Amino acid sequence: MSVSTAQGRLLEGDEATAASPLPHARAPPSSRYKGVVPQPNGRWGAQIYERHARVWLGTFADEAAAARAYDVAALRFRGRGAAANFPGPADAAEMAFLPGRPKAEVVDMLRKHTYDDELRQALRSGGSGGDRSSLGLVVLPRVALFEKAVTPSDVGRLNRLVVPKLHAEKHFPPLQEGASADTAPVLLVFEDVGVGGGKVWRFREKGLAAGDTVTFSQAAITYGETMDVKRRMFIECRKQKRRDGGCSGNDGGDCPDGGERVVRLFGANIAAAIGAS
DNA sequence: AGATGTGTTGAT
DNA sequence: TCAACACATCTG
Repeated sequence: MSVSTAQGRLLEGDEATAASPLPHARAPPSSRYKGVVPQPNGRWGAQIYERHARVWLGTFADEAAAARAYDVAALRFRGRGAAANFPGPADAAEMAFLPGRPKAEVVDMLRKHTYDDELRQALRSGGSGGDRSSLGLVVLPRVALFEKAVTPSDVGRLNRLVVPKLHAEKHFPPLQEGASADTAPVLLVFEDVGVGGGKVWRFREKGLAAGDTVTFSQAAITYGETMDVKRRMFIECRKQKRRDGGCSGNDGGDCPDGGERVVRLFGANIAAAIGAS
């Protein structure tokens, strides 16, 4: 609360604790996680060893995500008792999913960061957990957070949806102080509520018009701790029924389902860019 | 150029 | 088995 006399600069993890008496600006942080190795660019690599050989599991922006990748590999390569970074009883769904896949395939999913999607896909097919929609699709339980009527600029050529500050501050993680468009953006993972396809969802493909609504909701349950340690959120968009006959071919009803999008939060005004690349 | 993944070595 | 470090290779 009170303003401290020293700088409020946040120290990166281990730097403050011990091990590094040298005040060098360079960051040589070894990871506290098993199977996680720092990359020269500040990212994190994940690796596991089998038969004296290293198996590379890919690189990750988040140290924890790399640690989680190791855990998945350890679970697949060494079975249940394997030491993990995030221990705990292995999720039943994950245990049903992993042993059936070839190791190489699991490794490939980790390297391509598609493991989460594949796991969810398997869960849908299994039909366990979640309600069924009228279309017979499994809908994961969720609780609504807020909704936004999109403005003309939201659906314009800018890949940016502005979220009201009030809602953003209440439901999204806080931005680092001094964060702006040129600093590292906060990444949130959103999924469409529709769980049928798994195809990549592009915001603009929804063909929304000003006045349509976008609903943000949040996972009410967790279905296995997956690679992403952030809270899972969902997006649902709903088109208004329009009376003017000018619509060509496409209006009314709910949005079709799709895959997952990463939403970047940035700036003091908390804008969320959806579908930007 | 920056990111990724391997070669390699030394420790546990 | 494991991670630190150097650097070759890949990629946009």
